[in-house]
Amino acid sequence: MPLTREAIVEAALRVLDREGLEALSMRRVGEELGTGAASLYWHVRNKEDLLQLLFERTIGEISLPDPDPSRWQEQLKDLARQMRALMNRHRDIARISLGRIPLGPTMAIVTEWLFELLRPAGIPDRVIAYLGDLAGLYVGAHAYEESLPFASPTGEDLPPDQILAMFKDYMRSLPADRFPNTLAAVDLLFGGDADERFEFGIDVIVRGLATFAASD
Amino acid sequence: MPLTREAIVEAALRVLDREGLEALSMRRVGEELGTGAASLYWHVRNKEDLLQLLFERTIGEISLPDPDPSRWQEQLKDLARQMRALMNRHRDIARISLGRIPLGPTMAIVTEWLFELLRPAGIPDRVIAYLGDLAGLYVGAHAYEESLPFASPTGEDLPPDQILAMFKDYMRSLPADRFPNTLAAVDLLFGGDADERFEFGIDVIVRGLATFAASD
DNA sequence: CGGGCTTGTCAAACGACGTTCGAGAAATGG
DNA sequence: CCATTTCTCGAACGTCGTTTGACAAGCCCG
Repeated sequence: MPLTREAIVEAALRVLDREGLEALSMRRVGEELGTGAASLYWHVRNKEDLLQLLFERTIGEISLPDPDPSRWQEQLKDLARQMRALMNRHRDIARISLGRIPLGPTMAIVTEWLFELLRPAGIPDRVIAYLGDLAGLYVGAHAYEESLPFASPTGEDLPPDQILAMFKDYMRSLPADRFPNTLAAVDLLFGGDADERFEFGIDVIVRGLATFAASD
Repeated sequence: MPLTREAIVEAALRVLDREGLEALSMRRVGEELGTGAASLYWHVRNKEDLLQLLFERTIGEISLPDPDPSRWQEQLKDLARQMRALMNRHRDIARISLGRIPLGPTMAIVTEWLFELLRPAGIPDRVIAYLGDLAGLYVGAHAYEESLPFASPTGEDLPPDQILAMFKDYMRSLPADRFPNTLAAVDLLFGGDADERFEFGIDVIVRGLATFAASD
């Protein structure tokens, strides 16, 4: 099999999906292709470059329906859900995506789609233009947090449910006179799975967006 | 000067503020204290642990005004602005904060404050409980993006304005028949500084939040 | 056909990283 | 005053991203 840019990206993606970001070293990708790390550097500038390619390769997977402005709220949420699903499907892509902007064609396609969807819905151009940032940041950050083993505050690594229990215990140990509301809401604060919290977030954003819609 | 946990955290913070996250190695922190890397490990479990301490040390800097529910929207925005300012003040803290949850007392204090501010404003408890996630994620992710040198898609590192120019050029080179809206909005998409985009984000979130307020 | 030139491969090495080890110094307490 | 705990730190291990330089393979042109 020839050693091309595409083959390297696909190999890196396989390693990533299978073993996660920590395992994604140049040596490991080389090994996946039956060669060494040095061989990759002819096709790829450096690891940063490879990560960017990986990012653009994966966001290329999103597919957009025909925009239907009468259902803009639901279609916008569906896009966010699709992004989240994509990031959960490809392990640790959320971590790679953060702070990275896709220069590839995907960005232009999505942007154009957003205008087609939201302009007829009465959302001002400036709001549409800034929305990409806001929504992208939220979806990316949420998926990122979701993807983490999430770091125990004490340093050691424990099963997630045990860490959660630690958090709850700490909260419940707070003095009742100083933190009455927090104490009463411990179950609310830690209840709700990732799906629910995600839906809440995009709901707030869409509701906020709706307040910008020209009311004609 | 004695080698304590606190001294190590302060030294690490100095290195971070001055030289950024890439330079923050255990060896570098040791050097800042006139010793070696190994000496730190008696006081700190590992680097992850040190980063968590650094995170909690810095978010301890936020200070909250007395909650005034009649001005809840402005006070909430001020908290977000304060968080952003804090993250801009301490270089790369945004990167460290992402995906990290503060177990320290700060979280409880802020949570309690949010309840005092928003419950009288008629926001349901569940919404308040989930708000921390949403707002924290947005502020953190925004500050993170802001803090990046931000990675050029071509791999090399260029001055930010040159990268921005590249983006604009790419956008303007799109076929006009397929991307009319995007082309017309290039200046909007890339116009607006970080302040403006941040304000837009928290405005959307607060507007969305307001739709949950009981209308009594 | 053949020789230079570009394109591609890859073992070996470099320096930096997080972390561990173990010998020792310093402080503590009985 | 000695035993024991607390703390320091030079040296080393393994892993990482990346560079170098020696080599092979394909290709164009006289």
